[in-house]
Amino acid sequence: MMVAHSGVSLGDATAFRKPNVGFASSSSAFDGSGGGAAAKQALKKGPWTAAEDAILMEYVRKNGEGNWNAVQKNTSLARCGKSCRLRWTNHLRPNLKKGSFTQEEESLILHLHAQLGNKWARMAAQLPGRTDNEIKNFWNTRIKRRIRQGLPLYPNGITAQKQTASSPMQPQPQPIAPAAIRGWPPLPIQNRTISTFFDPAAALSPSTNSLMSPHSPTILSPKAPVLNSHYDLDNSSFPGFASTPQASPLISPSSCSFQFSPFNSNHRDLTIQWPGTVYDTLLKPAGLPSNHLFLSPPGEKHVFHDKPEHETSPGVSMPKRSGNIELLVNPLEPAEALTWNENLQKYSDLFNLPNEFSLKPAHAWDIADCSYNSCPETVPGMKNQVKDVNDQANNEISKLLQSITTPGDIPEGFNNLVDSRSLPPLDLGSGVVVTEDSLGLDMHQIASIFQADPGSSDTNRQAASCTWDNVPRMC
DNA sequence: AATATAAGCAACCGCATGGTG
DNA sequence: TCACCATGCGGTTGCTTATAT
Repeated sequence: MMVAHSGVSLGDATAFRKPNVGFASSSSAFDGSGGGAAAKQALKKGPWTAAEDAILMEYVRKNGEGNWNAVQKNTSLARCGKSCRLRWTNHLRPNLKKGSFTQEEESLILHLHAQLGNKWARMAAQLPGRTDNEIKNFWNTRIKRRIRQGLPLYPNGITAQKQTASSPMQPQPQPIAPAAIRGWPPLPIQNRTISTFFDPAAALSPSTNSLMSPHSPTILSPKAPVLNSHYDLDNSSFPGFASTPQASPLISPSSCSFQFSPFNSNHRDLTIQWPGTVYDTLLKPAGLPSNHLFLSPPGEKHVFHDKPEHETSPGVSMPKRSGNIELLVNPLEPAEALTWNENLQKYSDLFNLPNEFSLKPAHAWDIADCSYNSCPETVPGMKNQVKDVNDQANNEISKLLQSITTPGDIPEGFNNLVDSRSLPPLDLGSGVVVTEDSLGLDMHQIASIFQADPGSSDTNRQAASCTWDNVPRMC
């Protein structure tokens, strides 16, 4: 039994809670009030005080995130950069969601873990406002409890899809059965973005089989459901975003987020995430220097981050951005050893884009200061802004599809874009089998478009199911 | 009331990765 | 090519709090 009592108010963040709070490399004392150069030599460890938090927040407010080692150099904070980054990421970021996990979040974690294993950061990416540490702690305590209770790690209905040898906590597949978590849409992650809140039940219902873009009938059947997820911003179950997919006559993004910096009104981001579908593929030039690809609408001022000169195409200015439409492309492939100019030429030609469209790489976004989710009240009218941009995105994607060559004319070399790696079967987790009929995809057509191996396609057809073993051949 | 145990959480550490000169 | 640095990730530790005995 080891309980240490510091004798100070435990609920007060300003109090030192650990009796062994010390320094990384010094025997000198730290008075907690900052200090001169001598104090900077000794890095403090242990719980953070409110004063330290304030210093760090002030630093980030002035200098932004990153360059964490500079915090100790430029402030009175006696913390290593690593510690600063951790503190900011896990506790001080403005868009953090505090409190217990909701039932939906817990279900999501279960599904994500079944698919990803102990990939806490990747899981956190699917849970807005949650940190990898939080998820990890949740999982570890849950594991302990279930082990002690002699229960399987996953509830019935969730099957582990990915096993890695590195983790001792990797679960064994459990029998599939109806599950309590059934109500929550499982995520077909599969290493690609498909839809963050993709509801298979809704997607498979006839009511969602609305018309797709009239410009893409040869690419996708009108029944393809994934692309119909449209979020009703007016009926959102959590601030700013809706969780209710609605049928949309246009192709809609699966999620839309608006980020801004509470510290800098000129610093804002808009990210629209599209379903991981053929569209992503058409827009995904493997080998771009970034996983992101911009679709710049005609006449819109291009405002980007500064790029290294070698990644900037001739004649394309890269001033500071002020907001743009970003298509989040599947982060599947690392950049190939091609220059940006080469890629630009390659893919502009490939997609036969009209002049008013230009493809540009997005530099890694450097801010995630605050999401609309967590502070909608701070920016009046933002909800409408998001909706406007959402609508605008619909229009733009339609235009883009118009501009892209028809599938039959996909030029040679497009196959280079096809990700042929094998992905595990699409497991919707609730007993829903995604057949090609229910998806409304004409696999033969798609296979012919992308010259997928007909043999493997037939193999899956015999199983009467559409799995991501063959879908990746098209996307 | 005192003690033991479990649960939850924050923070640290080592390592891997990517960028840069 | 290499070294250095910054950053990010996953595992682990150890503290506080809650609950049971």
